[in-house]
Amino acid sequence: MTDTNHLFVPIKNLRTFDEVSTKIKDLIFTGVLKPGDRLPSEVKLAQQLNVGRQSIREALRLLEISGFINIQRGGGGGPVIKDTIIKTISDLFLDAFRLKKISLIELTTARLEIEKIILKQVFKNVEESDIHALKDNIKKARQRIQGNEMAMAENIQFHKLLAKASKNHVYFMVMESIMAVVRDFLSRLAADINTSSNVVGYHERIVEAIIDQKEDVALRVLEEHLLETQNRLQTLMDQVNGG
Amino acid sequence: MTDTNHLFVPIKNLRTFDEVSTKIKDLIFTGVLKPGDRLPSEVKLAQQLNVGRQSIREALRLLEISGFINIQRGGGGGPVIKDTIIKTISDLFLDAFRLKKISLIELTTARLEIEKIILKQVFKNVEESDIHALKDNIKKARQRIQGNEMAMAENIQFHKLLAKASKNHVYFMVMESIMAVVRDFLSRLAADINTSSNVVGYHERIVEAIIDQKEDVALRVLEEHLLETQNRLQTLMDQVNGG
DNA sequence: TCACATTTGTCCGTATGTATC
DNA sequence: AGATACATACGGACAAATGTG
Repeated sequence: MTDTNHLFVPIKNLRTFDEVSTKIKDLIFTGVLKPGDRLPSEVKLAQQLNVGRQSIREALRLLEISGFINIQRGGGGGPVIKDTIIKTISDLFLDAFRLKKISLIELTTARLEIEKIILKQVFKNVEESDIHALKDNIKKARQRIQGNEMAMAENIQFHKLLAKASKNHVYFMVMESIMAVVRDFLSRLAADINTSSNVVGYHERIVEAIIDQKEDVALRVLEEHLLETQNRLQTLMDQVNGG
Repeated sequence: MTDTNHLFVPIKNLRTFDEVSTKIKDLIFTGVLKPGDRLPSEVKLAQQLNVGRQSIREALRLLEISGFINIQRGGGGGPVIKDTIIKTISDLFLDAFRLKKISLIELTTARLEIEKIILKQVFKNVEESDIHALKDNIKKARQRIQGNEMAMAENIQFHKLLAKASKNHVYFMVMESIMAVVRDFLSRLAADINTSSNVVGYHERIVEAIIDQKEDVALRVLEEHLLETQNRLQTLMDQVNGG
């Protein structure tokens, strides 16, 4: 007798909300639904797909967490297609760091090597608008410091702008993820503004080297800057763990 | 009159399931809950936290999607802490690629540069067990090909093993994400086994170079290998888009 | 300013599917 | 095979938030 068991695998093992979320995801992947488009309300979706409202809610929750939609409460609200998937990835990366799947030394050494690659790419692909954005970033950072405020946000943004200027989204995503961890570190430990001033100086020298097309100078300054940052973060971490 | 509006931001804007999931996440971050630990059932959680089952369900859904827990149905089942966050990140990375936030050329050029860094790190940190794992991988791939099967899984695994041998989890996560896209490509397009045989040859030469401590040779072979892979993927993609 | 409609958020009761013992 | 324990799913109801007229 021939074994025909394998022909009769279960047809439906998927949960209802999985089917619903997959259906909506496919509509997004195929371009039928685009960022800004509105989905029907939960009640209408439930009626149209002939499932309970609870299944719709869990499907929407999945899409919300995965960065495919935003949900607004109240009249005129509802689920809206909005692509925040890169932010979702960087959030998860931060979670991975918190779970100690990644150590600080791993993060900073990888960052140094990856950012050197990015900088090399920047020298190949940089445009006038990128230079302008970098200069503007430095200007804003200086203004904050002169007003005795912290320039943490601007200083983190500088490295994202560099990654953007490389014109490669992969580098941008990786840097976005790494800087999410750095931001978390600095904001929890309330770094003082004195060091920030120093940081802006490094940034300025890097931009000048890009303008002057001096790749070796830019790489050297970047390495110096990141090694100092690494030391500073390590000190902060030791203080936390030691106290 | 002084503006004191900013002093009175809403205290509670969080949704109940957000509070619940954050609470459980914190227990995981602080190490109170570890992989393998079981959470109470939905009903018990609802009773203990004094909220409805729906809120518990959506909180558990959030944790499941984010890679913090697995949920087993049936008696003796329930939510179990299980760290699958790296897989979650690589899944999202694949989604980002599908959303065309990343082009194939961006992916493959970034992969080449990052994998060169990884290979350099491997030369610094490689251990006997890594060599053994790489050799074993090649052996299994050859066996599959001799049996006229595809060695796709093994060939993808090879690059993950390389990243692992770099002893840096950041590189491992990035490579895991990139290879998720490559795997998706190849499995959808059913690459033939002839090319796979060629791939194993490249892998073998890389491992030999690692053993012989010839970094420049390893880097050259890797570059050749990845450029060929890039061309092959590009051809496959053009066929899909053109047909 | 205020009432109203819309939509998400939450809870409860109940029934069903599923896995374990 | 039957009992048990659990997630899954449905429907109804009300609360809370939010934009509109």
